[in-house]
Amino acid sequence: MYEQLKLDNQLCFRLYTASRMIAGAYGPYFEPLGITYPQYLVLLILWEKDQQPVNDIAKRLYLETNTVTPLLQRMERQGLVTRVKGEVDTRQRIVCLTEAGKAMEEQAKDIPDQLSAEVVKHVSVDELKSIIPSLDKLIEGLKD
Amino acid sequence: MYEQLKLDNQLCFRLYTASRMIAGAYGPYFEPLGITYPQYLVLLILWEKDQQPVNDIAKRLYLETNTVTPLLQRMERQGLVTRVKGEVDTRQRIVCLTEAGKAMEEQAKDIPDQLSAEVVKHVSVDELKSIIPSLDKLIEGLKD
DNA sequence: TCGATTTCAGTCGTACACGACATAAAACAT
DNA sequence: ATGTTTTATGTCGTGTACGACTGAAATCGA
Repeated sequence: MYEQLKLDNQLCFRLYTASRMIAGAYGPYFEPLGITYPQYLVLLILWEKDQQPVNDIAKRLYLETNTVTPLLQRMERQGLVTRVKGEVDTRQRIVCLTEAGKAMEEQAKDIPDQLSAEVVKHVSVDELKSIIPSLDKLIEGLKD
Repeated sequence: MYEQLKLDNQLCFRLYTASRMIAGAYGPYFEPLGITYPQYLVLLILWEKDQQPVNDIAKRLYLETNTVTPLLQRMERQGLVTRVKGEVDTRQRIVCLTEAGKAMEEQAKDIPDQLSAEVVKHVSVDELKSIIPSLDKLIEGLKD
């Protein structure tokens, strides 16, 4: 038995599990809004700055466009965004919030704090904040 | 613009991204073996202890059985495991390594260290190890 | 002991995630 | 100016993830 092959020694397994569990914890908050976690991330980006091309959204999320495109198509079908052809560069598709998409910001504004309150029962905010710089270095180093 | 709705303020987005990037970094190492990251996790579990029921594997990975079952079926098709009916409890399916599955441990034993070497270019081992306890608390708290 | 409940594994439907590839438009080079 | 290259988006196929549900077997309770 190789020590380095034990599941319990692997950081990546923790990241993989923690990531899924937090997404799961968001679930009940997203359900009434009819969105998923990745869709929520797209909305966060568009609430910061409306009318962005597919590529900018994909880069911000470190996702491929062939992941983001279907995601945006589903969001368009749900009436959260529209995808209009770019005027300067006609290859681009500019993603715009609909009124429903804009209105959802109000409904979502308390979600992060509610989730925080839930998580903080088990780990302190300071402890959680302390791991952010390490994760950022990891992401920056691996984004290639 | 609500401060708490900024993407850059969200820990969960880091976890989600870091998790995907590490899985991506494993990719080149798994390709010659013909396995995926979740399949690798199943192998880790079986290399620790062969012949486990589907449920034990699922619980160890914090996954649902309806995720693990198809995963195991694919691994069976690839000749890495067999799934035999339990003798004491006939509802169970015991997952056993094949010779090919056992042999793969030798080929995989250096992967964690190789990946470590790659990651450590950007973040120190100590810094990475330091975030493990916080992730464990988070996981333990959210596993419900 | 025998009907109700729980457990184990599985199917089905939907939504990511990504590699390989396709297509059209913009940018570049000569 | 025009042929080549790059870029932006998209389709397709495969493999997770998970909620809702199913069927069979084990367990529990009166």
